[in-house]
Amino acid sequence: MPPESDPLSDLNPAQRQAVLIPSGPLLIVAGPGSGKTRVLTHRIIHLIRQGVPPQRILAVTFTNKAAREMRTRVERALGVDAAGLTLGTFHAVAARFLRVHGAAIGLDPQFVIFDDEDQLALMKRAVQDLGLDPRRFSPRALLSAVSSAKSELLTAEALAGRARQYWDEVVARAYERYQELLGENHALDFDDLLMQMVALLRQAEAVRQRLQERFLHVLIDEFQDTNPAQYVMARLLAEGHGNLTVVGDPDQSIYSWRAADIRNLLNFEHDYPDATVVFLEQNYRSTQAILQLAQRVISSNRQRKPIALWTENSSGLPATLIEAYDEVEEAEAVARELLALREQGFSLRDCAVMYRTNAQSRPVEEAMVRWGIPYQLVGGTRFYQRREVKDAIAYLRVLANPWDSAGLERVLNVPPRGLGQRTAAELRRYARQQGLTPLQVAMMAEEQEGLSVAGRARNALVAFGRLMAELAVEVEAHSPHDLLDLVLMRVGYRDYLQDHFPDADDRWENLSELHTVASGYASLPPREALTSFLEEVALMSDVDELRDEGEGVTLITLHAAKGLEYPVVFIVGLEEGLLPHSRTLDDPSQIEEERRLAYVGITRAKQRLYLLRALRRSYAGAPTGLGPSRFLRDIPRERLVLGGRGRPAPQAQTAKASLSAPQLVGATGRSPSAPTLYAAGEHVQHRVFGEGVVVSCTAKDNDAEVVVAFVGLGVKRLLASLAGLERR
DNA sequence: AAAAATACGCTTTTT
DNA sequence: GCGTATTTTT
Repeated sequence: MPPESDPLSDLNPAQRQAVLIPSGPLLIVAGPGSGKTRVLTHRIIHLIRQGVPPQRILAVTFTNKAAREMRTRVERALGVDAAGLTLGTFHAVAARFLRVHGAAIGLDPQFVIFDDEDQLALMKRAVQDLGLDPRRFSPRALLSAVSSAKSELLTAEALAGRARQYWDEVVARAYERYQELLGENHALDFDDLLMQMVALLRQAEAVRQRLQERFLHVLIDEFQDTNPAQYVMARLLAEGHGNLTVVGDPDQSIYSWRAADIRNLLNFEHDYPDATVVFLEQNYRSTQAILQLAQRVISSNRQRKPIALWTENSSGLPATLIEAYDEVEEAEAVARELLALREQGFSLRDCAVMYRTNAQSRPVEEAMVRWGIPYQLVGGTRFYQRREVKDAIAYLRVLANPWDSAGLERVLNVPPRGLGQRTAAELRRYARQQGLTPLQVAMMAEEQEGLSVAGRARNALVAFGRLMAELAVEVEAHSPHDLLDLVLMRVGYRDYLQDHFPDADDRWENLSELHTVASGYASLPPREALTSFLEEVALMSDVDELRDEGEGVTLITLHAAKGLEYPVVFIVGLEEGLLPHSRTLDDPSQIEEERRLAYVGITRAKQRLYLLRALRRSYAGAPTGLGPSRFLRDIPRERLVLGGRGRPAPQAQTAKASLSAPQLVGATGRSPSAPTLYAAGEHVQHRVFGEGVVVSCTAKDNDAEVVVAFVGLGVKRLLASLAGLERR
């Protein structure tokens, strides 16, 4: 993309219009690859050049990564001027405002943000406190009910008022108790960040006025995926002047399960009758072949406003369809293609493999390892939810906010010091009774008469309290990374890892990575640095961890891939039951969302697109046969070429005939092997045994042991050199 | 209270 | 089939 030096010359008329509209509500409907980020960035640059001070502009993006990129672009165009720009995700922006102004609605400026593990722990406690049976009322389900209520700005009280069934009543009560517990912890959960922000704007008039006067322009990206709370927050902030710019694409709305409401976008003109509407329809990203294929897929959606996408890009190659036998062969096919693409001059970092569910990354990862292809996995077991990382953060959290009992209870017995559930509960009880923080009680355990912790546990608690007291002294004097070191050292965390985990070195390595992140805050005053660091860590999203300069192919869910683009895209698992996912099959509107998800994936591709499906896939242990995705049926034959190993993959029928079901279950237990010999699922012919399907192939000395399922004969183990197998 | 054994449930997507 | 949660054992 050309540099942003001249904001106008390299924009098309629609883009230019979107950049130049001076004020008022503005809706930009932007198809994939139509340069919406550019328009947003240029608009900000233009506003600043027109004399709007950066600190009077608020821009909201979907991920922190997008925010970072946008800031970089603005700064590159303007110099350091952009420092005052308020730019981040809804959650990050809300957190920042709440730290500064939240006291007006009774918030502690040192509040911590609870992640879902903390939330679950708290909800479990709420369930317990209410004397509910956790099997009948699963804390998880309650939590998700509470979360959607909060997304719609419903308080526990409001929820109780509209309860029609027993379940709703229980949810309302659990919500109320859960909220009390959050309060005791001086903690907010993700949804609270938005809801409390709205409460702040609604209730604290002075704050509302101040923020409304401060921000002359409010710009929101990915508007199709905002939930009611976010929408209200945006509206309130832009109230008065009404200089609200929103950018979105209804066809890319994929977060309805997270309470995102596409109507925020569709009804924008209704809510703002004087809104200007601009359509960005020229695509700069993809080849014609890819764009046309994408349109074929999305046009089957009934509930949509068609948009006339077009491109001047070259026609490009047709997409490749690969039908593999199972998920292992599917992954192998990806690996083979990646190597071929590298031969053709593509870099691995130009390539991404996308899938519906995180579980699908595994066979792909395994294939990458077998073939020696470097990769970057986005999401999955995320860095910040690894146990050792969470432990370390929990220590810091407690030091930052002594009210954080969830954090305290996480570290109370890590490393093991003989302080279990009973001690934790007593600590909590006594703290509440005395009006102290649980941490204070621990620190003063020695002189607390009424604390019924005796014997060994008492001594351990006193020792723990001393340790924490010593660390607490250091908070004001050290930047987060030094504090982290200090904590790990005093606590003896490394020894703990060595004694308890076979992979202690890897885990320690993760902590040094955390140290690196923490050292990014060294320039701020210690207290502020600690808070910001913990906030960043809490609000980090999956894609935020994606490194552009990283080596290797990217493995990513379709959801997380929104907003990204790659020269080469593989979409795996195009099967009924996976994409669209089985949980959506009974609801037409959910199927439409699945289709949009497929559309998002397809439109990430610039030059090459590979669509893959497997005939069989092991799903929760058992192998299942899945038909081709209905989305494939929308694509005319001539838009696809069949790929794989230069000939069609085995047909479903043959595969079925050659396998007696129980034996194949073992196929999932295959071990890594030389990729060259036989792939699982390959059809072979034996002189004596006849036709069969390879179950696995393992290296053995200088030979390979091939396990083959023969028609009517069952499974045989053969040595590759002696068996004389022929491929069919 | 810690370690070991067993049971269970899980697979949609995430700030 | 696997990883986590809960129960049982020491």
